[in-house]
Amino acid sequence: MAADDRNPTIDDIARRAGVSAMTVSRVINGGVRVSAATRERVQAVIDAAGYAPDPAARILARGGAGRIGLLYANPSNAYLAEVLSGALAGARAAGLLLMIEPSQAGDPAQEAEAVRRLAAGGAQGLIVPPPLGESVATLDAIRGAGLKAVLLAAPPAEGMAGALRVDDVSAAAEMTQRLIDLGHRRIGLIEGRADQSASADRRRGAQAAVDAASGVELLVDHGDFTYRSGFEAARRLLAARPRPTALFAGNDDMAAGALAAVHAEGFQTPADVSVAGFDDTYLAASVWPALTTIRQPVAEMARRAVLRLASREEIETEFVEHRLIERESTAPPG
Amino acid sequence: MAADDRNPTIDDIARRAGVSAMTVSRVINGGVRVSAATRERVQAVIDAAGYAPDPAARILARGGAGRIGLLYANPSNAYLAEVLSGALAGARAAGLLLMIEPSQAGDPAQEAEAVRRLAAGGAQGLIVPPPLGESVATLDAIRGAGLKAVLLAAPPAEGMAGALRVDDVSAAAEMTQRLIDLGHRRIGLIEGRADQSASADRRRGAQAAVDAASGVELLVDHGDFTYRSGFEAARRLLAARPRPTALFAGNDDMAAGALAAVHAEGFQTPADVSVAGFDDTYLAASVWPALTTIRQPVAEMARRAVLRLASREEIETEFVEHRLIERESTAPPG
DNA sequence: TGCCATCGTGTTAGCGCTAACATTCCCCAC
DNA sequence: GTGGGGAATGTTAGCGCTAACACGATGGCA
Repeated sequence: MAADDRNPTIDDIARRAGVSAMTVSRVINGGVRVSAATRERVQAVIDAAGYAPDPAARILARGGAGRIGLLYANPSNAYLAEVLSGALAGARAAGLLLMIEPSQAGDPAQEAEAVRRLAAGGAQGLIVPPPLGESVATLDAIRGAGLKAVLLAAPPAEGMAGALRVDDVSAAAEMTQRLIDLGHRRIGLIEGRADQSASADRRRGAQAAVDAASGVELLVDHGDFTYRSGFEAARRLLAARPRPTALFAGNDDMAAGALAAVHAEGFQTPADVSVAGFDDTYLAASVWPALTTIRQPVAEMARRAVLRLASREEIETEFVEHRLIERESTAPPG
Repeated sequence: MAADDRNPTIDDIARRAGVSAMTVSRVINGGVRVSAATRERVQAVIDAAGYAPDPAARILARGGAGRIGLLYANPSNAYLAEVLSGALAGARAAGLLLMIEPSQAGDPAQEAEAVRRLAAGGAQGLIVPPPLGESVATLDAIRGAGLKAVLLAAPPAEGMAGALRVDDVSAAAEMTQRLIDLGHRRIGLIEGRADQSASADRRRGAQAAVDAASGVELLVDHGDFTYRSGFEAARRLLAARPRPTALFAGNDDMAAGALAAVHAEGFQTPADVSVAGFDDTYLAASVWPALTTIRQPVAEMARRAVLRLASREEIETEFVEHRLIERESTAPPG
């Protein structure tokens, strides 16, 4: 049951397959210039031995190439776990070493330092999750270090290797449309921070859906993506007369806060007021009633970002598919 | 501003300092058997060049030793970011390579697979954050693979290299005592899942504090560490007559749920009902009113776990210091 | 005074892998 | 046939670092 004394090396595989180590290496790395027969034989031995090449040795042999850095800020970010597993999966698939570095969104010096450390560690490419992708300090540091970076859930930026994001406008439109379809005619929107472009995009999407329907009104209030700001914005929106029957928040934290406000005002969700969020973070599913929200395939985005960096192809923004997750917090108006 | 074409290597440093690479290596690794004069000279060059040894090369040279694995489960776990940054800090300090592997708490086969992958990757030691440290599947897999592991926030287990945790009993007692000091005489406790030993420990601590005071009563209800279970348990507790004036939940998720329940019942926090949590996760600070809670130095625990693994010393349980964080959710009874 | 322990330092080899070049072999055009 | 060209495979060297040993210089003790 226990692992062998030592994990097999490429030489072990080569010996068992009756080829040279180089041929094994070629099979591992895509099998160019290897006959089909040899490739299959070697692959069979690899599978049988459960062999996996040592990333450290590969990196070294490639002259240090093959390291990609993952910045992470805002430990609050429920994205982290997903970004991490996606990035790890991508790194494993591409045979890259993932270097993880804590950053500190909001502190320019720290942000630059995090990028610098990654550069010093030999990273060639960076994955930049929100909110760092919209931070001037981080972007400047990346350009200064001459690194390639793929931004997650951010608009494209000068000098970056690309951005991967959902189409916030249509996702917000879709959610709003769903509320309209349920029969809601007065919808309160809790917008997020102005310094993140997703906020305005989501508002635009919601507005578009409302404009396309007739007899539907959108009430807009503002938050800053925190629970508390959602709580307060929801309170203000619920004071409007006639009262909105649905609240759509720019993220799940604010939606959770809105949920609390609805309860605090003596209403029930979803019987009296429906609440919808955005992001499908952990919070969305753990709160009660669980939130109807928009799911971004964060892990998949991170995985693709790594692969993109590995293949060195540059892209403009690429949109990835979102999905509307319907849970218990939305229903037709009472 | 940009990094040099290539990061400096140990040979560059050796040349500039006029010594051999080996001497530089010795300076980096603790400076045994190096004269003070040489050490200082080399160190100066290292600092000037901003040199950092390449972890991949070190690992390779050490014959593969120096890898430690970090398991993580339950992406919901707000610990993750903290565990991660602590573990990274420790790994950097000790010159180790941190291998991160997603696990899947609750699925024995997946849990075992995660451990196996780490073993296959050459990990010698493992960091096991909650709730994996109390999972039979994970612990068995670790023993089966012959790995050393340090458990975080878990009781010590047979065959493990040690456990690092706060003293749940006294932390819970301290929080309870604080509520008593504020003047509360009926306190509702929302206990966590029975399969995690911390639940019982926290209850024992709370009970001890109540028993030591006179005229104080503890009402106990149960949850499973989720927001919703906290919400429901709080509802039940608030229905008791006379009504408890303070609720103490076994973790922050349940405390956040309790907060919502208090609002839903038409009470104010902390004016009518105080609420306290445990763990000081992101949620605790973002909810409103912000939760009084117990902070575990999670990052520090992870850092120490890595160092412990590096030094190969085995320990029994070691308790780390907790801290009571007083925020807005507690006050004297109205 | 000589011998060995000890200290500070250098030398050699090799970790597991891959780039770059070398070799072998086969097939086809002439 | 025979030489040239390519495809499949092997050989060599080296990535950056450290274990293990080698070596000269001290110094303490008989």
